[in-house]
Amino acid sequence: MSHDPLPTRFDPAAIEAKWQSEWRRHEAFRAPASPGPHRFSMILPPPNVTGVLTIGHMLGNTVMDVQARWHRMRGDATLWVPAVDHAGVSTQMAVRKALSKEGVRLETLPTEEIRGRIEAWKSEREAHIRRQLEAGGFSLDWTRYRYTMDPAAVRATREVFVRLFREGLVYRGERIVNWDPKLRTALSDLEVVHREVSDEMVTIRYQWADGPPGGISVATVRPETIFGDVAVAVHPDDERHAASVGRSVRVPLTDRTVPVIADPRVETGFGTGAVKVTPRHDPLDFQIFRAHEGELQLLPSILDLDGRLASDLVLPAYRGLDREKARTAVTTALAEAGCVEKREPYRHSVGFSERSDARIEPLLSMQWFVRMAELAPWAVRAVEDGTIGLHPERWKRTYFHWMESLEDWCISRQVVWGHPIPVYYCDACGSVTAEIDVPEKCAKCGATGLRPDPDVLDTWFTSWLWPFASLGWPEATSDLAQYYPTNLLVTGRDIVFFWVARMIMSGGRFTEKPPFSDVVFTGLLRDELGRKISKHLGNSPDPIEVIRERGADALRFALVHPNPVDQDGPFTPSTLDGGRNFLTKLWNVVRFVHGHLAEGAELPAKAPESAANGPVEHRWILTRWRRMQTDVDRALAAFETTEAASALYQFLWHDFADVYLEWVRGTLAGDRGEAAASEARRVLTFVTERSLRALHPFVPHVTEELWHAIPHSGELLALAPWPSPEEAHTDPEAELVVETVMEAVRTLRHLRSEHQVPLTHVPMAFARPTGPEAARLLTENAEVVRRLAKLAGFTLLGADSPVPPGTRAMVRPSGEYYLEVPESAPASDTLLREQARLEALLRKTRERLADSGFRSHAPPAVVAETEEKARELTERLSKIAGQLGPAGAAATTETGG
RNA sequence: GGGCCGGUGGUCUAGCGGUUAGGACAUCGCGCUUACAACGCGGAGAUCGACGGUUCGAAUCCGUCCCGGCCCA
Repeated sequence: MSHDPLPTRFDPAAIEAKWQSEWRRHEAFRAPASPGPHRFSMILPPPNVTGVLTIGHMLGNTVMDVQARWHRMRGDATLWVPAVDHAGVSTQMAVRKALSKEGVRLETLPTEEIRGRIEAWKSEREAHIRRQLEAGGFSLDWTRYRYTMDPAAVRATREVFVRLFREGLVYRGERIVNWDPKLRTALSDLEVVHREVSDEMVTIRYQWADGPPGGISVATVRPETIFGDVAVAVHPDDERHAASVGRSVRVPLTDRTVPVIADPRVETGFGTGAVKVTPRHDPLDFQIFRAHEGELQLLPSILDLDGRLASDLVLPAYRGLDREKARTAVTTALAEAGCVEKREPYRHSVGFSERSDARIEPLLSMQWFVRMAELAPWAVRAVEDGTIGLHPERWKRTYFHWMESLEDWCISRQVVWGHPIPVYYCDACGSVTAEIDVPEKCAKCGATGLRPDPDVLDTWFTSWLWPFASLGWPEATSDLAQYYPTNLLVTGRDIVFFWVARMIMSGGRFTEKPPFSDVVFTGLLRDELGRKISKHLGNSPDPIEVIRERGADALRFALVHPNPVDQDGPFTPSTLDGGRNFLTKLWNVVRFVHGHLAEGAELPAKAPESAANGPVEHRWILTRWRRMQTDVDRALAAFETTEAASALYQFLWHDFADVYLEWVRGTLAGDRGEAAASEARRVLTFVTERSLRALHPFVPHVTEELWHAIPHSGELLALAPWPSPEEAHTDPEAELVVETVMEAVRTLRHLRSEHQVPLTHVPMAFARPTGPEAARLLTENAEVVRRLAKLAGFTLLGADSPVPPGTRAMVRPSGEYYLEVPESAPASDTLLREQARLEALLRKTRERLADSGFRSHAPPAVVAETEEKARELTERLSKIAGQLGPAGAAATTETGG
């Protein structure tokens, strides 16, 4: 230990930089190549290179780091793999935005230049993300850093695609997809967010094709798609329209006629009960079309890829108009033509692109899909039978619910940035093949000049392989053999479907193992306005700034305590105060301990021998320490980070600092001789050192600094063994004694405060204990009570000795307490309040005892307990009555006067 | 429309069949007592969203409803 006094205040920035560099120098977080039987591994959910980490990421990272450091200290070979994600669509979007500020439109650049621009952007962001992760003190193994587009990731991604292609689980097909007209790409269902919007529902009259006036009225919110209509559909059971089925109508504004068909998919309650069918532009319409394929004709799309009307089917006047503008224009034209019967406001839920925020256009399009239903059964079973545990458990329901209603996953994207789809078309023989290595000629006919598929893969198509791809799969690497399956995944609950579920599916499919054995979901953080903190909203402070101002440890602690990590919680600037205050307390506690240790003090290997039967305060702090340590272990094993942090917080602040340190202060000063002082120092050192070890996973920098300031063994706290509590320290008797002593202390402090006895006045105090046991405890510890309550003396009274004059009283279970007060002390109704409270309690207790149902049904132990409570309350009330005297309230003043 | 989560002092929350309903922040009173004012000591403040039900006993279990949030269609 260093003997220089610790600085009064600590400087997080200096301490954090120092220890981060020490950890690096010792390669403290490098996982061994051959871990042996005990190991622990995790992947860091790869953050998008697009952006920066938010405070929300820091929460998840802290939860992971606590586990990583805990396991490492317990001696497990621990691997935590860092990575970043290429985040195809969103990165391209971000770069596109940056370019447009320079007046450059990304789409106009050659592909190679786009790639180059994105690469440059990526490198810059990647460096920042790494700085953020390092600043947080997260114990990642940077020697195993990965990127989702590095060569090994390319290999894994292609391998998986090719396998699925050959097994028929990946297919190419024409489906209605979510089209983002701004980014000009398809998106998966999960990348679409639904929002309520106000539109207009227009009721349009379609005239009978065969002449007679009349026709059928159709309600729609997309009148501009009228040019793509292939039918009008009604529900088969809808009597209003039964006569219309089989007839033909003329599509307004055009000279085309379409049939009226019956289909059960039509909602009778929607509008008039008759809908127009535009198969290329609506998923339901497409289904209806499919069911009536024989009778209907599929028309070309009437929209181009930018969402503008464009087709020979469209009246020339509207060609090139954006869908929004076209909607208004077409509605006006329809109205002028006298076809509009009704226009009314209509609120409904509409999909928007999560990336560009453009309104999603359902579009019939040729895309690549994964047949998810085939992968689901294994993934369902793994969670059902507990092979994979979800925490909190309630996520199981959500998970199963989603698994039951799986849609095929659209994995092709029409952007530049991403893994190219490894499919090759031979124009000579028409064959379509998927290859891991880029083929030079057609495997079937030998022709050269194969045409690669122009699309790239959804980013998640790489992410879903990450637990094994990050360890080298499909190569049989040593890391894969040693560290897969991983032990834990920690992630925000918002990507349970995007990612967690898909990883489980791929793990089962390609490794026949669960990719991880437990999943912990963290809650979302909300800002002052109650909005969730996200990079999308841009309302997260940059963690690096927060760390610079307040320190990584303060941030880490504030994120996991006191608000539970698995639940949504607030994060505001003041949230950090809690973390900082705790660290200051910790710092000062150790400063106190340090100040009482001589140079060359040694670390007791185990709890000092004398503590087993020595002074009660030592026994007490050791039993409290043991309990805390047990609670922390239990909580960490159950992934309850907040519980573990609370146990440490309560112990350190309230047991160790508030009670124990104050109690032994005198002993340390030599009040009871050198032997007693030295014994106290040993206990102090023992408990402090072990507490720092247990706190280390939560606040690694400050604990590392403090640990080096006191006696310790080993080079780094990060690599020190995890403390293990010993059963021998369990000491219920010590707990009882301290509880009683502290009751006396608090009661007398209360009386002092209540009667405004100034600290300059050092009064006498007395107690009349309830029984011989209490009498013994209070006698033995009278000196401590005197000191902690700042008294001139603390004297015990016999059962029938009179009330000391000039005192005020309070009655507690352990006895009656009297504090001497100055004559001028104001009267107080404390006793009366206490009396009223106890009387109400006694009334309730008696009512319960009077209930015959209670006596016959409740367990005997509960009945006995209740009777005991009633007895104790009665006794205390009679003592209070004695204090108050026959005159009641007035007597309170007199007693003191 | 379906699913999930939450409704506990002013605020954020713990507790999830028998507790004198716990904590943190804010608030009030007294204190700069050499580890700590980023603190100490003490106090005040809650009919546990509403209504029914189960039970000897409900903040806790069940049902209905109301409010807030999230997810999926």
